[in-house]
Amino acid sequence: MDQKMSNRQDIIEKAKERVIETISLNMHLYGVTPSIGRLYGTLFFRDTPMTLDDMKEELQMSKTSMSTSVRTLTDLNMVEKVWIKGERKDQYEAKKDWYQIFLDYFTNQWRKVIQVNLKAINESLKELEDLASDPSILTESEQEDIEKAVAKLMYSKEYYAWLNRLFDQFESKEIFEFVNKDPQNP
Amino acid sequence: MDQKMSNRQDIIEKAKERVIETISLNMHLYGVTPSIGRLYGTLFFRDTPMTLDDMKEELQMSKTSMSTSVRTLTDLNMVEKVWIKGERKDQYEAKKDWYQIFLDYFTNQWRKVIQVNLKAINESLKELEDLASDPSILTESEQEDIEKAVAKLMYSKEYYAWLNRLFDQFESKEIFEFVNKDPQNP
DNA sequence: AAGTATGTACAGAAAAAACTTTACAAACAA
DNA sequence: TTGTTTGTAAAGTTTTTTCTGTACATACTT
Repeated sequence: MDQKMSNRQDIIEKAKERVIETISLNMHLYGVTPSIGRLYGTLFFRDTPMTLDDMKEELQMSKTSMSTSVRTLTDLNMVEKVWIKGERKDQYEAKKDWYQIFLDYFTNQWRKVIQVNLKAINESLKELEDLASDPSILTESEQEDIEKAVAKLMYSKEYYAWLNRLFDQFESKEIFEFVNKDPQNP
Repeated sequence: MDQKMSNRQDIIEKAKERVIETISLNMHLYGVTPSIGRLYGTLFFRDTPMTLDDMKEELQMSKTSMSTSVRTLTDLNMVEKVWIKGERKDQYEAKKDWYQIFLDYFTNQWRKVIQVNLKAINESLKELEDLASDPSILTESEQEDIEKAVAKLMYSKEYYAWLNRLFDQFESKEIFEFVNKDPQNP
């Protein structure tokens, strides 16, 4: 292999690697480790799908790790299995619509949490309101305590309702009317 | 202390604790541990500020942990130190504007990452474009490889520019015109 | 000034997470 | 059927994170 060709390939490789590495380090925003981030970055720059053995080779990690990492990325809708005629091994490639990944991830994460939190809030609200329904049995400080707690819970409910509306906009893509993908074409 | 009063206090306490616990478990969305989440939840339901010793007592943890947890929450703009006349110990209370906390957190987190990623992308783009500026020295497959990488980097740039615009809307509060806090008063 | 209270840095222990090796089940090949 | 290949579960190891106890600097009190 001639020297200059090797240099050029190296430059191209380095340019990709730099970006892969920053992706790797910043994927904690999606709740994954740098290793998993690096795998996504590697797949992102590939033009053809990879098998678990390709990944193992490329990232110098165990096949088991590749298997679990790919599953994580698949669950996050960042990677998908593709079927290739005549290929026995499973093949994976990166999903490349970053807007979609961003919106999906936040919507999914938050919807789950909002639901769980609202459930707890509503249970507690009910208990407190039941207790407050007969004020005569309560001391003054108890009444005050309940009122304050109820006020906080109501506030939380409003907040979660707002979040739900925000994620509705994310899910329906209407967010792109508010913040356009192409700033020149609003 | 009479039995019924104890029951009523218990019910109130339980109602708060349930919500504190769900907050604790879901604060991973803000990148903090359940312990730190529990501290925030505890502070949220307090009507008066707490000292490190109060927290240590309440959560049965070391004072050192309380100190570092409070610092973390302060950095996240979720807690603030308040000055109380004649009090020697530092006092802390929860910030209670959850909309603000949400917007601040995501804006800060993402701005940092966007900046770092864009820097890497631009460096790599420059290297690749320099290399591509003299196509005569490149093999066909190298040219193609560079083109594909450049296209991906350009795409990323557009995406990060969009994110920046989205967070501009967050920062300027214009997001509340798009998704109103009070759905009845749009 | 000496003594005490307060908050945090630092080192170490405990707990949790990430990763690897081994083992095995399911699918395919001969 | 028997032998391979492929993917993943389970157990074990390594690394990282979280939490605690000690030590100490700073600031307050008398």
